[in-house]
Amino acid sequence: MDIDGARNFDGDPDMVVRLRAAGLRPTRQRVELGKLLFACADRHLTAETLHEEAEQANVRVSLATVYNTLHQFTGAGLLREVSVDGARTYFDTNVSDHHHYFVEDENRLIDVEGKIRIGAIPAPPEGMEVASVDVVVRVRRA
Amino acid sequence: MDIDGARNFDGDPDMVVRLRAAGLRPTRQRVELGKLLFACADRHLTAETLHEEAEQANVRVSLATVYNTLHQFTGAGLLREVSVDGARTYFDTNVSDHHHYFVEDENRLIDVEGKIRIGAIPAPPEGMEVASVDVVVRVRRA
DNA sequence: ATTTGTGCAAATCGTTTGCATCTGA
DNA sequence: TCAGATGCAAACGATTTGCACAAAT
Repeated sequence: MDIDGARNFDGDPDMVVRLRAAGLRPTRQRVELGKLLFACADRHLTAETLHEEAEQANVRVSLATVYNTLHQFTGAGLLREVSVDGARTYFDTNVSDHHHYFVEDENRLIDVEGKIRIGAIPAPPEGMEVASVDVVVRVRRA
Repeated sequence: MDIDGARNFDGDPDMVVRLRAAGLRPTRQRVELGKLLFACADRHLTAETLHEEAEQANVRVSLATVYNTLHQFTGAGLLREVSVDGARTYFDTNVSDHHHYFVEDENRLIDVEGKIRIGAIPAPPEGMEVASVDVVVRVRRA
């Protein structure tokens, strides 16, 4: 059954397995988008970007589904959401704990390789606990 | 002339001076918005918020003008723009170098009092220079 | 008199939603 | 079968823009 399941449609068996493991039904569009997303590592893309990429790869998906998928993947821990820009939302295929350069004027994100050491965080307001610490290094053309 | 200038309309002379110093023409709406903005220190507000505040203070300004003013103030170094949320844009009346707590589920910003020590930043990509480093500590109700 | 700012309404942009239809288990 | 997913188009919220009018120098 497992094997048949993975063969029900022409999807990449690896991606099918990966989605199942994440608790997501391996639908055609999720598998296709997953393949595009994780083809190379450490990508930063917006819904718009991924949608265009899908078109060029002849994968028919509506923009709404791209949004849904991106959020589902994020919920499943396959992606990380990054907001630096106010306007658009970026999704990072690198889920590990790391920080970003944001290239102003280009609206482009780049992973910071290596750790940034962060000193003690002053105690958060009463009754609050730290969920995460995001560091964005804004860079510009020198 | 300077004094007359500051008396041309019923605006707060201090704010008039402050705007002039920043290279901005002290129009009625800029003076009024400036007074609201800087009435108390270290505020974080959105265009919408400030617009409502203006209404309640019986200051007639259009939302478009609020946006314009916020951006002009930011350009003049009177405000700082903070994006953490993806949706809205916050303006911080505290222009000094500091970081923020972002209260998830409440969409509220709080200044981090005191410094956060940040270790060396790995060299940015070729031909790029660091413009600023933003740290956002996401907190949630414990 | 000239330049600059303002208000309004319409336009834009990214994102979400409602709902009928389709698909995977 | 049938919960869950998809597509489309309309709805949305935040922000911007175009342009006629008003105000500051």
